[in-house]
Amino acid sequence: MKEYDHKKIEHKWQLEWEKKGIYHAENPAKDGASKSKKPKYYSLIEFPYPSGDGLHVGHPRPYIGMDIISRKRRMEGFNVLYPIGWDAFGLPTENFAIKNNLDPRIVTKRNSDTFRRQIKSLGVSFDWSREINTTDPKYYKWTQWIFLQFLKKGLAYKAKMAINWCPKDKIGLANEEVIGGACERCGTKVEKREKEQWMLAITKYAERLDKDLDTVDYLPQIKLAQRNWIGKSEGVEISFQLITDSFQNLSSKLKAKSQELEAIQVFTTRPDTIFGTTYLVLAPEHELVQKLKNKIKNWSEVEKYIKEVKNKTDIERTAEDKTKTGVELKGIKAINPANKEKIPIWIADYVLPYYGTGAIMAVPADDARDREFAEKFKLPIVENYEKAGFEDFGKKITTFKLRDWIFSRQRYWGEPIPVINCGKCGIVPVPEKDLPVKLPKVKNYQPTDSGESPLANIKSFVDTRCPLCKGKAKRETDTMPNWAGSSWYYLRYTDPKNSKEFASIKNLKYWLGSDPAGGGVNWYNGGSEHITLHLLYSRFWHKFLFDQGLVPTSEPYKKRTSHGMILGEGGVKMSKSLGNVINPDEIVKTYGADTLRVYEMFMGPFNQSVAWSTESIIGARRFIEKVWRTGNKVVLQINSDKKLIKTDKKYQGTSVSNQSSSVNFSIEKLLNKTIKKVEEDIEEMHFNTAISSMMILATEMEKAGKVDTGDYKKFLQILSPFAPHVAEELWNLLGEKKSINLSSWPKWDKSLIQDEEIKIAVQINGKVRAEIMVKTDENGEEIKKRAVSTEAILKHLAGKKTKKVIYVKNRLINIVV
RNA sequence: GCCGGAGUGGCGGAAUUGGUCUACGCGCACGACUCAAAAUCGUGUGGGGGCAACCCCUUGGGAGUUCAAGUCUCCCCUCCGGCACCA
Repeated sequence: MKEYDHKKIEHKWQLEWEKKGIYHAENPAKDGASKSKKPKYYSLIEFPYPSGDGLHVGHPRPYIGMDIISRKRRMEGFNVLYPIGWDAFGLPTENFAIKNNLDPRIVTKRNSDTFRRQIKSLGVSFDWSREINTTDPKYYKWTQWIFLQFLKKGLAYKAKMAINWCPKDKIGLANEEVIGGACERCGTKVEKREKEQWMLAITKYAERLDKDLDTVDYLPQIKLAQRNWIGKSEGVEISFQLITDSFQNLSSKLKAKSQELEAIQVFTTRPDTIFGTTYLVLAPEHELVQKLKNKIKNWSEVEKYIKEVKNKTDIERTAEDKTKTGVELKGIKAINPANKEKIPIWIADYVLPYYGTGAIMAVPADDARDREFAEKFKLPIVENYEKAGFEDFGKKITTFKLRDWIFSRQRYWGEPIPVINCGKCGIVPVPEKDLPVKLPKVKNYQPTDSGESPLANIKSFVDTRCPLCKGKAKRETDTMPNWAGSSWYYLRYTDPKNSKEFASIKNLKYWLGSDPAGGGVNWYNGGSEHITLHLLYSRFWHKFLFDQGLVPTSEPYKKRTSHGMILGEGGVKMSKSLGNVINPDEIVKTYGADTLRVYEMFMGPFNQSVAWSTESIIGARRFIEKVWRTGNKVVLQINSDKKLIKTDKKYQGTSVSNQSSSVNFSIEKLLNKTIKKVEEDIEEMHFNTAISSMMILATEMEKAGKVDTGDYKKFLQILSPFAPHVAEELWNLLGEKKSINLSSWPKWDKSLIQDEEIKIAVQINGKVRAEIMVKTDENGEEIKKRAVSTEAILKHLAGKKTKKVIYVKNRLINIVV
């Protein structure tokens, strides 16, 4: 028997598959696939960020999972699109480039080359002919183009926003680069700084992003996460009239309009509690605070507080266990519209500026935070008050927690925002014919000390002509966030080489479907850490493109699932700093890709995080070797059967198979059950239990001595999505000429999966006391009678009165005494 | 803090969704094969008690519903993910 040598098998088949292009999705335009009978199937994974550390064993988990589904779909007769690319813009590459004074293009190329080699060594059935890279100007041309469509429709705009600023390094920092309020590089305390930023008006789509979740097949917790993130709430906006303190004691007739100040709009989901409102709280950033500067008597105190708050994060501000802080705005009061009482106005950081109207009515009797605040600052608390009607004092509105998307980065390694600032004409989009606005090569990738992108230092880039008036103008130097390229990449895969459009509508209609309400990528799997931001951003872009008639469906993804992370040994996160990162190269070398694939799918439930264990890999390897041994036996059998036929024609196909027919019958039954189980488990992503059932089958087949060739082949077929190399090799050794990938998924026989006899438990008061065999179609009353007269049961029943007997079909009998 | 997920043997996990807890795998122990080892195969393996038949206990902790709870309800503890400029 040949030794199982993964090194010989795996590389050979990977080359063969690539040569034959069997994983290439048929292109509807060129290959006429839209006319062919094959239905399409689009399965998608989140394309990786090619980091400098290379692949670690966590990366392939989703690729293998979706690979299993894609391979099964091909065997089921679908034209499958299973693509991959690189989401390559971003901070780590840029920081690496700064540190080592390297061009990020070179870093990106190097990293993605490594990733590609590593992923290919795992035998994942990606269609590499459609590989994309977000940093490729041919790709980001269209990212920029889409941005211009947002701009055209008024959904991209500029606004002053706070950024993290390190006063020592004089650069803007990402949230991630701020560790405990200090700069990650130098440890200096980080400040907030106001800067003009490009924004995308995702809030305009909030309603639809929420509502259309009803139309898609996402896991329930994913839908919930999206809903919570959007944070739809229905409430009432109530107007509180402001007055200055000095008029407090004047008679009502003197309250002329001139004495009244502006009104504060307050959003509340509990307008019925308005009679319990004893003060108002504004976010310190509320615009009215600055407007009322002259009327506020304790301005210096107020100003000091605003400054303090500026550098706190939202989490710090809203944590409920945190001591409440705040300052009263002295000199002004508000009038409670319900009872006309004058109530004080405070600013406090537990009110956030962008949620609701940035102002709340405080009801200390009913709200824990308000109560804590009132108790601390000795504000009145009205315990029993009259409840108002829902809309008695304001108008009903719907608000969302969702905020508009800050789209600018003052960084080099991102897509340049394609606009030109002209002194005369204002903001002018770069004409489409001039796209892409390419990133120029620079000497220094360090952000400028003015808080602008490194691009601002490049005169040849910045200085340009206005496309409208042809006068001198300056290019925008901000770049886009990493999320931009990943918001539409799945569209590009349908038509990756198109130079005229981001993708042709024909290809989009083929791969996403032409039904606006029910189409999209068939199945998208990704990390649970992406179920709010990335998923929401790409839904937003997709809906916008749908409104422009540029994509055929209103949702990008029909179905979305999540996988869990692979943690290091002992359940801690794998990280470079902990030194517990496992490189798949080592595993592939020692055990083979098939073993790694089986192990990763077997180690735990796909949707949960699970700890790596190098010690346990051997189990997957042993399973594959067992399959290999049985396979080789089947090959030998075929050869000896052939000889037998040759030497003596009288014995054609008789004695050998008759001897073991009863064994083969039970194997056949088990096989059929296993096909059903594997088929169903794959659809639920229960890869671990699918493998466990195949392990049982493999063990039984080996024990059986002789296995029917047809049965064994079916087993190879259901194994092939998990361990494609060894399955293909054995398939080939068994004389099959066509790839196992192109064979049809085996059918299981209903009549072969039912047992006539089954063991059920007999319980007394819920405790198992005996087991009896019953026929599956046996009458319930008969079984009960038999159970009660079983010896072991009689012993327990002695001297007790039976109250009732419960029979659960094919499960158990419970005798209540 | 808020939102989501999870907690079952020495370890990873399984359990037809309320119906025989611990399938499958790792590890460990013993046995077969071998001069020996490895590999492989076989047997055993939640805890406690008993010579044994067998009996108690056990799914993070506590209460409850039910003939029956890992699964449902309430309270509490621990770990993981997200919290808007990491990807």
